[in-house]
Amino acid sequence: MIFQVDFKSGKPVYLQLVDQIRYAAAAGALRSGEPLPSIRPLAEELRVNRNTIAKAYAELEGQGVIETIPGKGCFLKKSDSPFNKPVRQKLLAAEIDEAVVMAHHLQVDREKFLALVKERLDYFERKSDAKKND
Amino acid sequence: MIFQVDFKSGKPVYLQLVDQIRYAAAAGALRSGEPLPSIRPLAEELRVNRNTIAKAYAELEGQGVIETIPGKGCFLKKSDSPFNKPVRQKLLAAEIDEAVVMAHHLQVDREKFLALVKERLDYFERKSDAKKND
DNA sequence: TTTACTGTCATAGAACAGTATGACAGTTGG
DNA sequence: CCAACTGTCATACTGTTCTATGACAGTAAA
Repeated sequence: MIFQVDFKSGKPVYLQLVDQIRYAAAAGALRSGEPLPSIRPLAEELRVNRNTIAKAYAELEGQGVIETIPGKGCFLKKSDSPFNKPVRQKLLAAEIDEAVVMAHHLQVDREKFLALVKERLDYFERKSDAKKND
Repeated sequence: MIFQVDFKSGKPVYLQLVDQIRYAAAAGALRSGEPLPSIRPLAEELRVNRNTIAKAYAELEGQGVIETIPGKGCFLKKSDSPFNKPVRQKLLAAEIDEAVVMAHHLQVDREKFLALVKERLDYFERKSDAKKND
């Protein structure tokens, strides 16, 4: 797993990492139980402060994506949804609304939008499957 | 059009307004060419500084949602996409990916996800249609 | 136990975001 | 022209966010 940070993007480094790890987990590049790079070496590699990595990991733990075992390290959680069904749906609906509103402003019609959604779903599924069979 | 701000939500007031106006435009509650409330009266009504409203409007202008005519006021733009087709698709794909990744972490499967997307699309279409026929 | 690794916490400083005030410029109608 | 309205800009204050440093605590193996 290779991470990249862009210092001039304006986006906080720790959030860039959070996103990358969430994406990697969703795309299957990181799998359940797999260990994440430990904080200090990764910080050195990315030329970033230890605590910046630590903050990213802490955020991911808060989101229920990873799990940290004191003295051992951080690992990808198996089942990573700490929320119940109605809360899940509400969170997800809000996220989807963002995309729907944007589609409207960009003048992308319903059919084009649905096609794009399916394309993105396929993209993640392909990536995930490819990883399984290696 | 009535706006509401929540001071204890943690979310910046000007961004709350940006979202509300974008949503209102997408849902048809605000229509092309329609004037937005002028800055000072709206600021007074919401008990907010003038510049907070001004910032929200400036942000919306940057996004191509509204248009401001010096000395006259701010108006909803007719066709509000200043981007070309490939850029549009890329922006939208990124937004959709956010939702797809979240769906994965919340363990919402493909079919459920697609159903939810359709439901949200319908929701906005209904709102928009209702407004047209009044 | 010692050493070398894991993550954690308290603290501090720099940069940024959010908001507020006052002075300014364009438009419209009396 | 003048008054009352529109949005704009420069500036400053405040609180928060982001990053960095150093000391600390748990785990594992020699």
